[in-house]
Amino acid sequence: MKSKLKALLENTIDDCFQQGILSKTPLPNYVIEVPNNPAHGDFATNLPMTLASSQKRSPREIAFVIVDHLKDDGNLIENAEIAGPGFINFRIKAQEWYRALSEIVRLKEIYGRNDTGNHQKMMIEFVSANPTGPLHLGHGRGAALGDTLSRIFSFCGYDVAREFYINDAGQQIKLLGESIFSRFKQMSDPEHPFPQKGYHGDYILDLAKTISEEIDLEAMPEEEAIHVCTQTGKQVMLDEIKQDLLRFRVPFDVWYRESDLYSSGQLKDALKIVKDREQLYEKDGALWIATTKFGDDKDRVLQKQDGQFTYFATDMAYHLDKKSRGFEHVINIWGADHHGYVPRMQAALSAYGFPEGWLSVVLIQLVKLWRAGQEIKMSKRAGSYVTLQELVDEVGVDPVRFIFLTKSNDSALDFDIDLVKKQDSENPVYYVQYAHARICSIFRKAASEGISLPDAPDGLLERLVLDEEMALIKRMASFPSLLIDICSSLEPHRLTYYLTDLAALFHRYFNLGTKTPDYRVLTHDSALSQARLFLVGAVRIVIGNGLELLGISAPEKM
RNA sequence: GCGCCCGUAGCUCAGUUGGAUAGAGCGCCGGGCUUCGAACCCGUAGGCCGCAGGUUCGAGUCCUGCCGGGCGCACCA
Repeated sequence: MKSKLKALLENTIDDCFQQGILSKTPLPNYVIEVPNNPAHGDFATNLPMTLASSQKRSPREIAFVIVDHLKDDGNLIENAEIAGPGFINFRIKAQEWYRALSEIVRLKEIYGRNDTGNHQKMMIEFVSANPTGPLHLGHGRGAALGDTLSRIFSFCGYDVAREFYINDAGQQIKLLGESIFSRFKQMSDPEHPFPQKGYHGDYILDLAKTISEEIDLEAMPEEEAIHVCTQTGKQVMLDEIKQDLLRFRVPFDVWYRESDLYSSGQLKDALKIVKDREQLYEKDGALWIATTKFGDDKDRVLQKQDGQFTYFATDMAYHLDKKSRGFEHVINIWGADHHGYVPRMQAALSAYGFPEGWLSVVLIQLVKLWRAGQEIKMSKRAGSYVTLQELVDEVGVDPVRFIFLTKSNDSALDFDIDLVKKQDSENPVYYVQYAHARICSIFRKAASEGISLPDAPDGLLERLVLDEEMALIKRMASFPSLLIDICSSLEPHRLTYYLTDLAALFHRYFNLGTKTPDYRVLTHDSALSQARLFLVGAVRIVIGNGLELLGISAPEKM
């Protein structure tokens, strides 16, 4: 609906340009929005105000011109009013709303899908946790966000690849092997030293036991034994991470190994390219890249004095590889503790001549876990943390995902596990799911009474005249444009609020019928019942589609 | 010291990219089920949108400076 109105408006402006009624200028940034106050119509635009300065005329004057020349061939608009300092408020014809409603039912599970992305190839890289321990809550937040963004982008016509970058080449992974090996040694010698910054979690001991049961670590040289611990530990952890993510309904298309960048020679190629662009230099026996030329606050080391490459070097090579695989836009979802890393990476990509905006980084703020009024500090090394899997077992996938997706990624999230458990039936996710289940129940009732959906709703939908019914239709009609907005703002939490709103409108509507039988969906008037069934059927579709995009189930019964 | 994020109702958080009268959930108080699901609905109370300036037709939203909280400032990953 909004896009129809937008096209109509821009046609009108074009026409005014052609006829010389308005002087021809580039179209400014303006908005078409659903006003907070219903008295201001179905849609409002500030277009006249944004045109005022370039036209050198008053906003209201421009508004009059636009309204006088509206090219409403499709008969979309009931009326257009000029209001306030220069808004135009539009009221849409009821017939258009009914048409929008039948579209929803016609399209069903693809309602809201669109081709905004035009098959643009994009990648979302997320989670990318070191395989040195189980996933914790922070990873879960990133997983939920990345997964839902992927779903929404796909739905909006982008060709999305989901990728997990495995940091399996550095110090951390070596430390994992040493930690496991040390735990193994401690089984016979409790005095055996434990690595200074080793991983203390119980899972390390479990790994030591499992590995030593299958392989005789004692029989091999220490170095080799540690290598075995490293390789096996890494693989086991990675398998566990994959399992946890699948249980959290988060699939990936590609698991990309940092170590492959070394073995494939891509790291060296990447360095050569940046060298050819004359952005490399040597200093103090190390190899540097001049990121300061591109906005970083200091230059960065790629190869250390000891000849080892830095993590930054492989990460650069990795992004070069993303580009060479043909991705036109890449989104990385990172923990906010990496924010200082963003300018560095952007600068490095500029040094390669990547176009600005090729990489978007979404930073997620910290998740803090509270239990019994105490903050539980999470540290893999200290071993005192609650895993994602434990939380999901305790609370359930649906509520956990919903809570993660309800907060803007810019705000730190306090996850009070007692509160979430205590309120489990009050979690907003159940409110939305309940609306879905309730509608399913109405359909069961209708079926038992022999009332079914009409094949063609023509002539029936005019029976929908209540404010509550029109409010539902209007809200549902904004679903597609909401999804498009989410793609540009990268803020999927807006979808959870939208669904809560829509569910509220439905529950209110439903409750009309508890007082007045004439307002029930199923009444003695069979045509009216069919029309209302059609309406709530559409609500079920939109809620179902929305929940699907959030990776949350839409139950028929609860 | 420098950089990023946050500060909105008692609590947890939204706020349609600068719009018209700032919202929701929880909590408090009071109402609503003999036929479509009460995991619901309706109503009351509760706000110097951290503070002070600025930008303009218009600021919770943008800019500057403070205050408070979180997170970063590696030849770690």
